[in-house]
Amino acid sequence: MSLTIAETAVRTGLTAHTLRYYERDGLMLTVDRSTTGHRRYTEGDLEWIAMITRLRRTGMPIRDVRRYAELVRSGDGTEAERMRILQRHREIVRAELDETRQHLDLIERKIEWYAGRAGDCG
Amino acid sequence: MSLTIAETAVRTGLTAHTLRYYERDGLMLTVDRSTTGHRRYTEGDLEWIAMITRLRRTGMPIRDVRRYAELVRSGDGTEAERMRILQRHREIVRAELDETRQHLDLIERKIEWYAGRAGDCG
DNA sequence: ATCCCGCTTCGAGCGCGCTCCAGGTCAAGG
DNA sequence: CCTTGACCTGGAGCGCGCTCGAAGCGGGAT
Repeated sequence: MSLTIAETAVRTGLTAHTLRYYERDGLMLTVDRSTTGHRRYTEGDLEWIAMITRLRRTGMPIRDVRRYAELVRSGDGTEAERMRILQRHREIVRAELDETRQHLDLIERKIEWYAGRAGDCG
Repeated sequence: MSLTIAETAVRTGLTAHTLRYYERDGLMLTVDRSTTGHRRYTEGDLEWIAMITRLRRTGMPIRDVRRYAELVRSGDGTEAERMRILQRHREIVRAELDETRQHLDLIERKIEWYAGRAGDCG
């Protein structure tokens, strides 16, 4: 069972353009082709796309996702470095979350300040 | 007491280039000038820069920060819309935090998976 | 007096991550 | 046979947010 690029776009929330771009840029593992050269995405491809989408949505740059993909394509013996990439990324994301939470606190305080002024006599 | 653009860059963590760019793009309130045309930043300017930096670091686009700045410059009568902008932004940031946390959970699960494999006999 | 330094403006350039267009192939349906 | 439509490739274009370069000015130190 395999999917066309259009079906995969719907399933993943990416566009067909982006799927081709990711492949060109080395972010994908091997994508099968039909006899006529059309891309055929497997269930495994969908899982991989979900993974790199998680990395992207948490702010990992394309070049780092590419590096991770290269290691996965290289197969056995690269697990340690793959894990290090994810661990480093995890620390960055955690720090970002903390920072964002702090900024959000102050923004919320500003909203409360406006809410307080709205009740003023003026 | 006022600061030069270089001193303000150090205090805010932005570059002088970025401070000029923000002013050009309408993100600043009124910035004073010396008799020779050099920018002079006040304590109030620093607070404002801290505020817009919070908005930027939590992902608010430049154009929305500009809109917010325009309202602040317009003064009285714009508080309700300013608050609405911040409230809308707050919801976006909260949603983003949630999403990021979920992605992070799955990335951490992947790290654990690698950690488990590292202990394998292979 | 001359040098340097930090500031000024204007406008161009850049890195990122897509996004889209032109021109072509192939398969199915009328 | 001809059209339609989904796909293909290569390459150009774009929006965002800076970032930088060129050319010029004014003030303080040597």
